[in-house]
Amino acid sequence: MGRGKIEIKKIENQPNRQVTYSKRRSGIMKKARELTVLCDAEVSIIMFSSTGKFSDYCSPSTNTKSIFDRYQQVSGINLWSAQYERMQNNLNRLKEINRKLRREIRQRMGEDLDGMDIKELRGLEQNLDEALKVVRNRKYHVITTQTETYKKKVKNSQEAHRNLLHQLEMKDEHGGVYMYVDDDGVPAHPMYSYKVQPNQPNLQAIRSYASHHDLRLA
Amino acid sequence: MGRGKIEIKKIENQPNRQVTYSKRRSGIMKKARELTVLCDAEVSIIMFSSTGKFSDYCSPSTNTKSIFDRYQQVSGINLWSAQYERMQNNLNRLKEINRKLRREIRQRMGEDLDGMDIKELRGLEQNLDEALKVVRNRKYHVITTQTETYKKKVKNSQEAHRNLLHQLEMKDEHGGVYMYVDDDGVPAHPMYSYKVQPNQPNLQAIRSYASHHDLRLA
DNA sequence: ACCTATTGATAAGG
DNA sequence: TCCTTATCAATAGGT
Repeated sequence: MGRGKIEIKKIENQPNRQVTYSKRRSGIMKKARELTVLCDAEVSIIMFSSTGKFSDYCSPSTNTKSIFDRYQQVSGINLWSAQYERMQNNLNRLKEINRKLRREIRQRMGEDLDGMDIKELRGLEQNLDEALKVVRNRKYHVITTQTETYKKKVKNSQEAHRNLLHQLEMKDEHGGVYMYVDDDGVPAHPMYSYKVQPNQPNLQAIRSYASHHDLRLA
Repeated sequence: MGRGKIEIKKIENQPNRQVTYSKRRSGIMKKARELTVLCDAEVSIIMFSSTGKFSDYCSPSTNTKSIFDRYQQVSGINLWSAQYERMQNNLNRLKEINRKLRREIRQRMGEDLDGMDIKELRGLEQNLDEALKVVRNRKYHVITTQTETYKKKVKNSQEAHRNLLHQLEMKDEHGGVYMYVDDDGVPAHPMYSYKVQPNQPNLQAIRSYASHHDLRLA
């Protein structure tokens, strides 16, 4: 159709090809629109010109993804399913490992022992026994260390107190020496500054430990 | 075009619609083919009729997947990336849980205790202590049960042996009583049949327990 | 982008 | 689904 028919082969004249692409593209899009309406069909068209220009059409009743999904199902061809399947496998693998880890934790807590034979029970017993020793040692070590630290702090505190008293005596003797003092009444000079760690138990850590354990129930 | 123009609205007459779909579909496909050749373009068309019939066209120089991949890049629109992202998140979530589970197991084995404070250590110690008691009890229970079972089997064996001897005596006394005997020489009569459990340790189970523990290193 | 002669597509009917 | 054909639509080439 046009002023003379043309052979169906690549148009070598580039601007001409561009024009023809433009015209025919809109022609196809129009046809697609009409087909969609007339026949209640779902159509998806994607095209790239030789210069890389991109155009697409999709029936208003759906979207490109839906049509593509349907295409995959119907054609049976996997398109991106290679990647998808790999991820799915990975996921299942992780879930299985997770399950085993939870089971091991449960066994280490004395639950879920029904499936274990003597050999396994003996192994677990020894393992727990050794772990218990290590944990006990660690606990004593931490307690000792913390106690030492606390003792030192008390000592520092007492020393600071003595120094303070000494300063006051000096002041009384020489009749008035002014000193910078913080809001809390502690002298601001670095020599007398120290920090006392909160003595209250670390509630955040306890909560963290509890939720830690609850993982086996998740 | 045709014997009278038609309004662009859904054709209600179903067979008519089907015919029109068929004709126009082949029209579009032809146009797509021509466009591909004339303008050196890449075209992908996917369509479904109102009855669900599926057709597609793709430029011979490529394939549908390539065109859709390009479509994704150019349009920037996700397409299947929503699903992909969901899976990725799931994967990361599982990995994180896995990491925590492994850490808990390590702590229950007496490793990785540096980050734990006194309260946590005390909790872990008590938990291990209780678990150890349960496992010990379980072990003794299993040992006892197994020993009992073994005793019974030995008893059964002796009884069967006695019965066998008795039969032989009877045979000697009456001068020849024929009896069905299995390949292994045990009488086939159910009354004398019994099974002895393998006494060897369950190597498979031990290996399983070991690999079980190795999960924390995976 | 518009024009229009000409070819192409297709509605209706068999 | 295919054929026919009258009719309308698309478009090639020129402006």
